[in-house]
Amino acid sequence: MALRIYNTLSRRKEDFVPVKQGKVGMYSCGPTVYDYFHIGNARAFVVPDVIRRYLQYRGYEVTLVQNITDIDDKIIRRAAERGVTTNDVVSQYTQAFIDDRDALGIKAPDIQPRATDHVAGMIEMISGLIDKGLAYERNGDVYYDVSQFDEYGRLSNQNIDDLVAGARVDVGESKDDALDFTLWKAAKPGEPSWQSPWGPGRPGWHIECSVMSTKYLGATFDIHTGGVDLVFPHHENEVAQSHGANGTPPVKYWAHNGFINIDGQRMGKSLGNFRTVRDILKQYPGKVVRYFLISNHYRKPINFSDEELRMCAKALGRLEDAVSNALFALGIGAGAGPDPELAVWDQVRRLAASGEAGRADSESAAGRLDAAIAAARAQFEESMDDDFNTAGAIAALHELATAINTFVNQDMQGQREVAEAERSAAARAVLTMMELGDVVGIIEPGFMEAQRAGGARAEQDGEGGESGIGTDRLIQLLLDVRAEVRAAKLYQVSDMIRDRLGELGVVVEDTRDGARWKLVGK
RNA sequence: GGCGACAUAGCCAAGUGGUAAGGCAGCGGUCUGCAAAACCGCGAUUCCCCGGUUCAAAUCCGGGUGUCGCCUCCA
Repeated sequence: MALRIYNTLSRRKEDFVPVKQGKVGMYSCGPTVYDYFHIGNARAFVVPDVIRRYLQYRGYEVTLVQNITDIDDKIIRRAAERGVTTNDVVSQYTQAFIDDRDALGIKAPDIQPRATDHVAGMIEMISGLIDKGLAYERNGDVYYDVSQFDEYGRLSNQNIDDLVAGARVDVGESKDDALDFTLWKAAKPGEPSWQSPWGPGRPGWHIECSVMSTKYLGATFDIHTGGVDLVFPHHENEVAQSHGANGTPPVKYWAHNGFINIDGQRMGKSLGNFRTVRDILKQYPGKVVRYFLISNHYRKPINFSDEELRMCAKALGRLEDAVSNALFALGIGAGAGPDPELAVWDQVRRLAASGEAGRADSESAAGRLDAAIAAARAQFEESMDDDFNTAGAIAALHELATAINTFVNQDMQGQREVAEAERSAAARAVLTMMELGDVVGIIEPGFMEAQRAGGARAEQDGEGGESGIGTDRLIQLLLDVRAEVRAAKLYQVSDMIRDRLGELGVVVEDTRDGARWKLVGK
């Protein structure tokens, strides 16, 4: 089945056919770096990340460009409030953006251009628009002449007359028409400015995206993402500029994500009801926040609440537990397993490859698990093919988790001998969970890499930590002692060990094959 | 005023013509010394309301109600 994308331009789902076969050019509207970004902004950054990952999974070579807007009214205002330079503001929040982005598991774009590095290109494009008679200069400002572009309003599905009725003209502007928008602003005293044919000034809001997308992706590229609120005027104007300058429609598919509401109201900086990602990350790991963001379809509004995040944390934990349950049953972990020298995932991969999916007869446990794996993958792909339906894709992962847990419980745990075919199938199930979980970015290989036979571990203690002994080994020692006292039915002692470890964040779970542990908390 | 989105169990949520995925919470059961984890079972005769089309509609059409958004800086 073909991949389908909802296109704002046509207001319907369309089959995805890239401009160049096998390649995809994407442009994502990035941050204006004047503050920490909030959970609503985060959605606009996670959505293109998921689209990109899925397109790559589908075999496309993707180039993702995301701008950083580092010159704008809000930045200038923020710098003035604080008595610092705009550069100070920009560098502080650019770094904050990168940190928070990383915490959410959003991969860096291939190209992350900054507006101020492209002023020359903007001046060039504006000059070109003036030369073509599509733009005009007034007192050092330059405006785009909307009346010259007969498709204006198409993206936002507005007709010109209605737009005119709602348009506002700021004091001091001298536009010929209320709809005309600014390409270049004459500098006011004390503002950062660049020299231009129209005098010192700075670029308007929209022009940077036209210039940078054209430069890095060409006159026509495949997918442009952003929040729904950018449809008008930002993207409408972007289309007008780019089309005017390049003579061709700039974007094939426009994908706009819905808002995040809080208490049923739109979350917005101007309303003051926003929650920054930085703040939320103090309570929940980034992967939980990410799970929350993709638990609904990207075009639908989501309501933000702590209850919702708690539910997501539980649900995600279930997926992760299925993986660690299986690894425990397989006896695979760093420094453990049949070949302790191999890293965890190499062991899993080797084991998975040792059998052949589909070979086992469908009456066998291994055969049933392989069938469940195939079904989960099919459901995952079908959902993602349908306009990146991540909610359906996550449901597929949960079905896979159930299959893994059932298999581990019934067919592996407590069995004297587990056939190689079954071990191999379990390894394939784990690898599939990891692979698909990584496509939507909620199960991080780096995190799961830390899984080991005894449970999950913190990253730091690999070879013994400061004491030179190793937390893992100490925990294992305690668990060995506990196994002895349990065998002697000294349950007060064994429970104390479990409770005290629990206070340290080490959760101990007894199974038929012995105790396993994992770290909880962050 | 113009444009648009959404309305599915206690909560979150998928599902665009064929008889309601998945998660969280709850209840019952299995397993366990206990706990945890896990699995199984139970839960919407029904998808905001009213009409209509159809052998068949949560899904299509008409009307209504409610919530939210864009039209102005805003993901």
